[in-house]
Amino acid sequence: MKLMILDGNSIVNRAFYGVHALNAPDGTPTNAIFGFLNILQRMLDEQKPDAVCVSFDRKEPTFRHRAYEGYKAQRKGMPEELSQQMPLLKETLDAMGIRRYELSGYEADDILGTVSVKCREQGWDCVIVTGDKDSLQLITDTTTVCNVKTRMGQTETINYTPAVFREEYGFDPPQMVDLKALMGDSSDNIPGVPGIGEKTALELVRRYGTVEKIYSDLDALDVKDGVRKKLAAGEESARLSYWLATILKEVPMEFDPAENLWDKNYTSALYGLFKRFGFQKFIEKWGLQESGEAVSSSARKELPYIRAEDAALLDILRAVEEAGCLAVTLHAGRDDSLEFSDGKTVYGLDFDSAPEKFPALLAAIFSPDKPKIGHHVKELMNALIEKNLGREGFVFDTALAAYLLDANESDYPLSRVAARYLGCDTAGTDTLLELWPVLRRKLEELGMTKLYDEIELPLCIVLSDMEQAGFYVDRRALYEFGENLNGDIERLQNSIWQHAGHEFNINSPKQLGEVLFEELMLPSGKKTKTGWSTNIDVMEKLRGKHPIVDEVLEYRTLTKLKSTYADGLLKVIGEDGRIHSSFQMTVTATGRLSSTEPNLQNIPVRKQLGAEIRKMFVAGPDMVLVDADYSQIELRLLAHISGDQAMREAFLSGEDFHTVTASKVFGVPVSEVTPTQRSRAKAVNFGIVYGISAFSLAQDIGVFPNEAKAYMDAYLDKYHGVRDYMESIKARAKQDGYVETIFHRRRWLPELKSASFNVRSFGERVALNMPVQGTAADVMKLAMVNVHRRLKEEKLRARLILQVHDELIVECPEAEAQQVRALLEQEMENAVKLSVPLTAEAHIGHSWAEAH
DNA sequence: AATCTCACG
DNA sequence: ACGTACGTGAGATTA
Repeated sequence: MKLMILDGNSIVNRAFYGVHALNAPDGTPTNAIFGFLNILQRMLDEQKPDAVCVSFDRKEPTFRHRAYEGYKAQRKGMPEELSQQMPLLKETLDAMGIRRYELSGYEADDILGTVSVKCREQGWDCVIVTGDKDSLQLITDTTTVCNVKTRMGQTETINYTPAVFREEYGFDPPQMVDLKALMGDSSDNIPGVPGIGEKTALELVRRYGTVEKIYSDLDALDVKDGVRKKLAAGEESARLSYWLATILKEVPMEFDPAENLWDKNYTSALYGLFKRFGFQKFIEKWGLQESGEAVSSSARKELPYIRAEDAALLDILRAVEEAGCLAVTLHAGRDDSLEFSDGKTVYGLDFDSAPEKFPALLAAIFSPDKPKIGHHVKELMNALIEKNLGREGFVFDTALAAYLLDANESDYPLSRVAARYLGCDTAGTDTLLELWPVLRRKLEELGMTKLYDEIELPLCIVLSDMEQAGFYVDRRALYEFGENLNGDIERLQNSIWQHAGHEFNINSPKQLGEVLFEELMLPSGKKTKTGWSTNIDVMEKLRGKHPIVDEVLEYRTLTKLKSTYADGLLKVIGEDGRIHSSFQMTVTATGRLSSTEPNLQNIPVRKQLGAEIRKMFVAGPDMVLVDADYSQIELRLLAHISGDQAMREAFLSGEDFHTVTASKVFGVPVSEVTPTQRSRAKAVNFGIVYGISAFSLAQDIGVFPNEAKAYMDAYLDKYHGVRDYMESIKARAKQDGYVETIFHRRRWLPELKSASFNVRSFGERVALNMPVQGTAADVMKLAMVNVHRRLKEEKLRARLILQVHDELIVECPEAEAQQVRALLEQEMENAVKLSVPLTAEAHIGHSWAEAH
């Protein structure tokens, strides 16, 4: 039997902020009630509980308030529109025959905790439905937490079982209390340990388990001295926080799950209420008592789990040798467990000590000849490198496969992939072995096996190598650059304040807007959403109207350089003096890579001062950089994909493409194209790839829309194959529901079915753009795999260190530079054969600025 | 956590 | 008549 309890306040808050304004005929706001009922309905469908109830907070101070005055001191009152709806919601629940539990002196979380325990005592399972993460500590074998999120009107749920929790956090649910005790929680006014943030706290809990263990012998911890000091200073606060963060499970309340049976015993009052609210849809729908299909917790049998430490090593070795393919996972954290499975048994061992304890076993598992599958293989490879283990032999990555099958997901946690493709709600190492054939088959169906086997999967090791290599940075020069900005920033700040007549935070768009448009009465920048828009387009138009405008723009430039690039990059230089970015393979909808922590794909270059930063990205001692980039790869691909004859000839002619385009659009000989004409033609060229409108093109190049329209018409007349492509790809996308690259990378386009004009139009622009941008990404990835292979084959010390979409950077000994330059150009230009030449140019230099 | 702004291809 | 360019990530402010 299963009881579902909703965290009333949390869900109603989600509903209130997640649902657009909605009113009853008499004007009473009803959006929170509406949203709450939708979530309730959905959870009933998904969870199919036998019993249902709801917990609510009371406004009175709880015992924690009295014991510790900081606790929830800052908690804000509800907005008026929400508090009006609360009594009505409670009335609705009563009318539905759903019990409410409110208890003076305790938090709603304490009720949840107590109910979950009482359920367990009665042999019931319990599902807690909540919109926040506070109750995750309550998860047990019999208690799951269903986390509800609302995003753009869509409700998403994550069902946390102990396994799912562990996969995400890397420790067990009760340790959530330890985590909060260390990192604190500002929304609950839990102080935590000053100076310890989320990352450090996660690491500490993963490594040492509990606050108690951490403080039992602080000196023995393998942490930086700074962290040790903060921990020592914050011990009292940690212990207080531990207490504050612990949810009570034994509050004095009568509770019997059997009294909450869900029997849809609606009273007639419900009909009256819904009539009053104007909830006609609910009246109809609930009359039908329809229940949707949901992911069921299938009764799959769990494989036996064996700790390697507890078993006969020879038996495990034999199992590894006999296994056709192993699934391997490594959970986040340092001394976490490595798990592997042959499909019959799941084995776990302590990864940190494994190289000493089980060298032969690890050698067998990570032998190049032993086929393995993983989830996010590149990350796994990085962990393997640290332990000097082999990275060869990975034949499948379930996360990567799920990404190729649907690149629109925000992330690919194993639990969600398993739910989607297996219909199960478990997520362990053994799940990988079940997913593998299913995902493989789907890749085959979509024609993606080549893309997967020859580009994406081989790229894992290439990117792993790149991340390990990093980019050397002249830390001292970067520091000085940052320091030198301080003077100008202060000077500008003072001058801006002088013009305004008072001090204010220039970085605050809100305050700046007030100063510009209300105090200085500058012509109002039309754009508003939550106030005045002060972005660069608006500010550019104000240039010359007041001296403050130029100063604000310069101030923005300088503070951006200072905070994001000077200070930001200094923070992430490693002990080796190099910056190790992460390259994400499963993020973009088009197939591009992305770069994080830090993002090395948006280092300044367009403006003079910003480009200085690139002088500080340098080659290591006795090395040089070789930087190669594709010339107009996207336009060349547009020419190839559309098959436009004139465009192909333009590229084959070897003339400057933008100039040729200008000559066509403006009807002048190539030799007479003016710089303005060329730059406008260039804007049209780029705009076309993005599916631009005449309006936006006009905005961009500063002409009237009708003039911009004339350019576009002339362009599409001269390159009529492009016009045909634009029409046919849109039609095809509508028919198929997706678009794809020439390597069959696919992007689904649900937007095309939207009822909203804007969303549909967006879908059409994406349909135009994705095959071009995506194919460029495919080509570059293939080139990277080939370059990586050749550098190895030719036994060069050169190594790839960065990719910026159409640019590749290699670091190599000076003696290799010429060979590498030729190799890069050759592999990039010949990665794929097109109906237009693909050209790449490589340069050698000591800094990125010099080589680019 | 969401919003705004701005850095890149 | 709509609303106005594709793809990203990070820092600061605000709520």
